[in-house]
Amino acid sequence: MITLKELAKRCGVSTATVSNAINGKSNISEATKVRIMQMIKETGYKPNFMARNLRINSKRTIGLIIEELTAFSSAPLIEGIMSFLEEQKYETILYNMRVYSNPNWVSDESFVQYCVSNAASELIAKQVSGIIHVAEHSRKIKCYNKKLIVPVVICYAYPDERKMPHVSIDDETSTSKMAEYILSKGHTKIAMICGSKDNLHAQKRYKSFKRVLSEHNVEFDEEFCVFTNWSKEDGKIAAAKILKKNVTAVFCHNDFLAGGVYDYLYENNIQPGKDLLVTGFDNHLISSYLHPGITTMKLPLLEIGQKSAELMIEMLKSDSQCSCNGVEFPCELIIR
Amino acid sequence: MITLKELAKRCGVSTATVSNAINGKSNISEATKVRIMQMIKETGYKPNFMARNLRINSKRTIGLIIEELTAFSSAPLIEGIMSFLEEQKYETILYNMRVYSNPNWVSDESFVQYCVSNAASELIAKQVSGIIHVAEHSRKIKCYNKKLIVPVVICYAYPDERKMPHVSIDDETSTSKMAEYILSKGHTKIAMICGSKDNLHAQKRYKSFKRVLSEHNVEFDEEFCVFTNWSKEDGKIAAAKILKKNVTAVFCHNDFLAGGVYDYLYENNIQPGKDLLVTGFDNHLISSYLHPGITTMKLPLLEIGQKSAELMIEMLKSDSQCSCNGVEFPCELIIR
DNA sequence: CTGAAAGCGCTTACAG
DNA sequence: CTGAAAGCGCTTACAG
Repeated sequence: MITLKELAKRCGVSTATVSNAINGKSNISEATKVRIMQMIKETGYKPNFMARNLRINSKRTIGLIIEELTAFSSAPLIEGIMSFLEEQKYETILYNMRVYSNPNWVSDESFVQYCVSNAASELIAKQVSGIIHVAEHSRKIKCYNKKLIVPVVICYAYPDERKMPHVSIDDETSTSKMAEYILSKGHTKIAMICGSKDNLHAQKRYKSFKRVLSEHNVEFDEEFCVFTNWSKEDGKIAAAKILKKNVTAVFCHNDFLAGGVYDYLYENNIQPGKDLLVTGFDNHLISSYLHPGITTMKLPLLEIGQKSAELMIEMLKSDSQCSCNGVEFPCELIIR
Repeated sequence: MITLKELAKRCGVSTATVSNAINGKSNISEATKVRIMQMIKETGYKPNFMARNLRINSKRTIGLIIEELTAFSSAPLIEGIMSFLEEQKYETILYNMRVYSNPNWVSDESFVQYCVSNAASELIAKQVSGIIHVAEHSRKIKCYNKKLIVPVVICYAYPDERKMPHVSIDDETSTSKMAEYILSKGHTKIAMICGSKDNLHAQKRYKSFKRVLSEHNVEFDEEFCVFTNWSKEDGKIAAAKILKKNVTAVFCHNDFLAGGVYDYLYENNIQPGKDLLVTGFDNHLISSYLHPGITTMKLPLLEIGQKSAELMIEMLKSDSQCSCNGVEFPCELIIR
């Protein structure tokens, strides 16, 4: 690759002049400008981005720490972040932690700490002026306790201390909507298949659901409720446990669990939707392939990503001050 | 952020000495080394990656042009590429084209050309030593006709001219496997719902399927076959058209189409799997939520990504020479 | 074992 | 309108 210096030599001018021409500075004669542009075309010269950034001390790059790129939520979140940042003329650098390739990353908090700190170091070495941490699933992120020299926004999860900007979903409002929907269909014996007990979403959804039921004077039997994990298989096993009692509806904490319930129902010749109302959460693509259609909550992933980027820019413009500590978006009820 | 120079001053040594200490050069007294490391910890100094790369003229960065990050194939492909490159101590820069946000990008070939050329320019300005183009769906990529100054590998698609390294799937072998499977179940009236007519996969699958049938002396009636598009809705419409004729099996060119067929069957009280064998392609997650289970072909996306990265490294090591022009991986039959 | 000096590819006052 | 010179934050022969 040809350099500015070489280009200048070929044009018979100084590097300063070439630089001015390229950057559209005003005081340049048309003739030399044309000559330079001509030569750029001929040689295919491209300014060295690194050198330029080094010189002008650019502050227009944001680092993204992605816990797991292949998580279904990651791509839309990143899409939201990048589209917003692109509009604001910011660059983006991705750091892929790939936590799934370490089997026990969930349990090993110190391992996660280590990875995050590595990731942050590398991004800071690359001169990012801020970091957005894109979580694989919602939980408290404890890795940013020691102050970094750049602002951090947590996307799709919660911080350890309350003072950190983060963007996530509003489980309370969303769960309420879902509960109201189920009640509106006249159900009074309602089961719930919850995510894992240590998960924040699961906890909030559990609480909110119970609250709404009691507000409507509908009894909630703890025997109709089970905490499990998030997979289809978990849903099926849970269904076998719970659905023996004569419930008429079941609220699953995500669509995979609901898919497992469908499995169980099919095997036992119970018709979902008719004999038992099943609802899910996430509006994952798989939910639109279940028969019969399942009602679920749509995660506003794109919006969460965009908002995270927005908070980041806000902090950058105001010396790491953020107007809010956290934003939570309600989900949209998708009735099927 | 503190600089090397400032760090040196605080330690009372020259920048050269600090640099040597950081980079583990041998000829340094233990005492000064310790003092420097101590100071690095205290100040939280991080070497400026850009400056370092500029100085040593690093060649260890690969650029990824992603047509559409939210395409279901993209994340696993990227995962495969990045994990391989990471092992080889290469950095990765992502350029997200986000083609879905331009509604008519498919039809507008010149627009795609423009975007790709922009993307490549930007990556080259960032000093990548090679570019891997991650396609959103398989087709001939015509954007790399004019020689770039870095080698290019096309991932999950085909080049315009035969001379470009690319990695994709082996539609012929895969389709043959599927056809053999369907025939082994004793079917002789077999329908096929194909992807869009201008798509390479659709064309190859169509041809291969017909060939295998004729090799087994099973008649293939063109009336049982339709080219459509790739969505669930398309599958449902196609099913309505084709399945009036008394076929006993249908091969769909992807799982979404198969999902559409299921829709049609349910609505018409025909039992998939029992009254009609439906098979898909892709092993998309949605396929494992269809009832009853559907047989499909698993795309080796991770492997495709890894192989793309491998070819890239090979080219880099041998002055853009590649041992092969193209690699095609067979898919795995998933029987359900 | 340590430091002065040059240079990676750029930009930017400043002088002419 | 143009160019010489300094400098962004590093590394690397080379001299001592």
